[in-house]
Amino acid sequence: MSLPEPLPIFDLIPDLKADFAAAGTVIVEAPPGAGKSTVLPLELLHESWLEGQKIVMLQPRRLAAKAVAARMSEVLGEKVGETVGYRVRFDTQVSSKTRIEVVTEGILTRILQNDPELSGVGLVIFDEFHERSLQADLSLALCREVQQVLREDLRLLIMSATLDGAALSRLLDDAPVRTSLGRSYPIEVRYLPRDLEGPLPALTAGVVSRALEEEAGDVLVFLPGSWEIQRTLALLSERHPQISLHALYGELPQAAQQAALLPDPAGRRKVVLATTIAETSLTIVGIRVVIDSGYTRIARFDPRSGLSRLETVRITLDAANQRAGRAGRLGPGVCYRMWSSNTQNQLLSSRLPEIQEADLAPLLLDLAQWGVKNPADLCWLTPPPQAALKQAKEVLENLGAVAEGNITPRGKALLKYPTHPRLAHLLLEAESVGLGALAADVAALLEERDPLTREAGSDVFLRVEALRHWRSRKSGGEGALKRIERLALQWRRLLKVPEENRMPRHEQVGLLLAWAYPERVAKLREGDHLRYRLAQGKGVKLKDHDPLQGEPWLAVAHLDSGTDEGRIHLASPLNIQDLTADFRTQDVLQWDSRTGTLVARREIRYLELVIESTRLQDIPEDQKVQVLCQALRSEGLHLLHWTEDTRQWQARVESLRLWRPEEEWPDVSDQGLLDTLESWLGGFLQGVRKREDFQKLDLPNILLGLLPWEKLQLLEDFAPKSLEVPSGFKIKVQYFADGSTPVLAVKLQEMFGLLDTPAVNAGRNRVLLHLLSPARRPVQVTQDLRSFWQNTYPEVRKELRIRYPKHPWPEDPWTATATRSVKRREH
DNA sequence: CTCTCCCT
Repeated sequence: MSLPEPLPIFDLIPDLKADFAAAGTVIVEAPPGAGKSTVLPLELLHESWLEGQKIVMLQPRRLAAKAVAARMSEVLGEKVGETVGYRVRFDTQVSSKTRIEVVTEGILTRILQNDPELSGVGLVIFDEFHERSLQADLSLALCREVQQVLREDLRLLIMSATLDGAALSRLLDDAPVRTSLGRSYPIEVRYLPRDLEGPLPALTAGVVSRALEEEAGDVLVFLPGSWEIQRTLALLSERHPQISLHALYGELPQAAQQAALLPDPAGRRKVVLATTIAETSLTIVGIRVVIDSGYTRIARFDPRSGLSRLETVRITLDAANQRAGRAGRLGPGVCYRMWSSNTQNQLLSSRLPEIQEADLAPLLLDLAQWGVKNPADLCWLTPPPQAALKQAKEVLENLGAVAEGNITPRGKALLKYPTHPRLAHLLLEAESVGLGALAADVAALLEERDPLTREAGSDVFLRVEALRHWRSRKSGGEGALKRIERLALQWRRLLKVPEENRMPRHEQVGLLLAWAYPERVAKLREGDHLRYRLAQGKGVKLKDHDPLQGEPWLAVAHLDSGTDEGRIHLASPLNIQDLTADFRTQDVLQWDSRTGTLVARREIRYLELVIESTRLQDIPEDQKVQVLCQALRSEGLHLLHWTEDTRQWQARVESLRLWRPEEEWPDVSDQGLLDTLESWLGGFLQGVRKREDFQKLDLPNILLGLLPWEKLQLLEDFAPKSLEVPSGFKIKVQYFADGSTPVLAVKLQEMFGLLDTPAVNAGRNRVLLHLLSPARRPVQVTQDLRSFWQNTYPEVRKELRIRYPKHPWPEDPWTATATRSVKRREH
């Protein structure tokens, strides 16, 4: 089907050619369908600056790479592999005549690593750059460096569908931007009057029914994942038995996916419920109506745990437009958006670049090989985040792939295996002990989509079994196992080992997994059969009824981190003794707060997991003080033997510290004491083994050590324990640690004859008098004794002399003799 | 309600 009018992309070709005559980097913005991927490489092929050099064009997907190469070859009237060829994993079609190579993103990184000068390449084209894949960002950063340092003549063309070319240009030294208009049919977008609430499947089924009534043609529905798709499908099949209903997502068998892509053979109307797979990767024939739920699932990498988690989130504007565009391939279309125009205004413009939320271990190894010690030295569009780089560095150091930022020989060896460094490590380790064939199968299984359903449980051994059965039967087919075998074959070739179909020992699989994911070795929790603890510390759980339940040790490969507790997806039983070489022995001195004792243990650990623990008789003295002080801090100072007297001593010193700041009294508040335990208490802890031993310490004497000798006398002078009153008795003063006014509680009659309120702190702080009745009931609280005698005493006297007639209640308290006793008998 | 998608 040829189109009557010329593709609009042709209009910008003269400008583009002029740009490239002068500049090294150009940006082209053109929406999908503009034809840029096919047209531009062919147009630029004969520019003089290319001088017979090659064009390398990047495509994010294998299928697209092959299709683009095929279309260009068709235009030239050639076969693929002549002027235009492609390189993708497992498949290369190029010849000595080839001038345009369409490659997938990982391939370019490999080309650059092998030949940083990119000899023979004059132009690198980045197609679909708006997708901002990790590999594309890395390749661009590397190409920019090549351009600056080694190859000033290297030209870069960045093609993007979204309209943020201006921002891109600023980051690329004001590279020229050329914009082309799209050429697609108009699409009528319909928003909901308001946002709906409730489960997505029911809402979606409602909108599908409405669309089937209002519009003609086949319908494509975007939902976040397989669960929503299956539920919606169930609802729709009841309501619309006459409609041809299809699910479309990556885990579905190939045949089911194929059926969803083609028109219904019986000519019925078709409704396809799809994930993001239908956004860019697969094109469905005959769609006129798109229904967009507005949600998608994304994997978020958590650098703290090194794990990722799936989250259901609102889609971004560019994805919404991409989805809507799927209705306009054949003619004018309709798109129902399951959100309001108000929400539309709040959508983010595009997803975060992958580099901001991905596992960066592979990237960091590539950079180390490139010779970059500090990733910040490269010129990034979006720099890789620090936290993820730190986690990646740890992973690579544990694998022995980098040391102090430099790639090691081991790291270089890992790069020979085009896969995640963890899996490359698995392959190499296994090969060295003669398990190469098994490693090839396991690494392939871990990299590809799971060939078994969830009902099978999570044991990787079952997958190895399935793969080996399938292979020994020499079955054909297009299924998941075939894809896995293609990968396993690549590993066997690299390792130079023959295929093997005997069943391995169960724990051999576990051991291989532990090599790839050492920090995910997991130990069964006591008294549980589903819950485990990972060697890195986190809790994880098997699915109910998983055949692996109750296994004492697991090597976990795939899991999601969840919010509190992770879920295990792929694992295998492990014989923990196989990891003996990685065990560490450590003596642990600990305060057991349950029994209140100091315990010394010798522990054998694998990372955070305790393999074996034995009690030690001898307690190492050097760490003991620290552990005991820590115990006091967590349990509190009350473990020590406090008496009323020691508490008062503390209050007296504290009062002076607050009243006399110029004298620098030590901080003996509870907090102050806790902060300095080691220095004042440390020397007295030799004999302490259990909680009761703290009580036996001579606290008053130990505390005295806190005061320098010259303060000892000052304490007695300024904050005396007691004060003498007119009766001749010494009465205890009550001090307070917060420095508030000390209290003197004394019988009223003992104070006869005294005019002024007694004071402490060299007369500066008057005490608060609690004047008591003969029965020690408080009669008056005052800091002004003179005023009491004058104003209050006459009233008080009237009442008290009736109640306590045997006691003296003189009219004139000033001249009366102070006493504790009853009236003297009158002669 | 246990898992979107892609790549060496």
